[in-house]
Amino acid sequence: MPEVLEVEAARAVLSGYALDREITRVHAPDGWFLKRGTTAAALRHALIGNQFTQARRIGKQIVLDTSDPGVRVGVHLGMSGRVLVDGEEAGDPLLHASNRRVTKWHRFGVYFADGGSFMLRDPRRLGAVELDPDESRLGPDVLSLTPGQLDRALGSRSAPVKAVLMDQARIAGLGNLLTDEALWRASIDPARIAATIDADERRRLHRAIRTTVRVLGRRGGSHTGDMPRDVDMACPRDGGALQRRRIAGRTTYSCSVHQI
DNA sequence: GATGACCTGTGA
DNA sequence: TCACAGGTCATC
Repeated sequence: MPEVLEVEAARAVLSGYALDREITRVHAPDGWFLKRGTTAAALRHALIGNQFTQARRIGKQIVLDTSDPGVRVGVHLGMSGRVLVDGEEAGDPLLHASNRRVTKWHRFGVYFADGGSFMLRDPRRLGAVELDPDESRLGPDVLSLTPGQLDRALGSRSAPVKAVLMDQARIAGLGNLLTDEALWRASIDPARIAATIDADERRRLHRAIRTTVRVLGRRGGSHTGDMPRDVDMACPRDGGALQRRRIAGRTTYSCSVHQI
């Protein structure tokens, strides 16, 4: 499950139920799913006999610390990943991904000495697991984004504001749906060049991002926004036509009237 | 920075 | 059969 809200829900489940339990077995049947040189053997060596001690998150990247100070595990959910602990899954079902319980979609996981388990289920295999992930390549987390951080992220870049907001090295956590919703709430056209967003609009955008993650987080996920992702619907704010474009490589919805 | 690639499932 | 999907990466 992709955007920061779903990843945070997964992190919370790991934090609540997967810590301080001795790991006895590692399930890593898919070598392709392991990234940056990580192997199943290395994971077994690093994890068996240890415990997860903390479940952290930077943007969409989950980092599991372990009882071995030198061992961290990076977990990414990709487009369709979900976390299951003791067979239970967190958060709302994914809209555009299968939520069937299919064991062969378990791309990674561990079994605990008490008989329970943590599994990462990912039908599309676009998620990833790696040892000792590089956390420095991610920008400030969107859930605690300050006005100054947003201002520095936008800078004087000549890219569309949507592309900048989704660049994980600049701000970590915003994905396609949250970005569209925040820009809709801020009345800013996603195609606007970042450098042209003035100070007033930056303040508005910062507020909109904060409101978007708070409200949609409370509602239960990235797809609970107020802007319909449907060109046959009218903008709920002003009745204007919603348009669908491709910006920053992603399907983008916006209101043709009030997003300028 | 836009594009295609990665991979697999779903629904029209 | 096709288009589409909440992400990321390499490559012009």
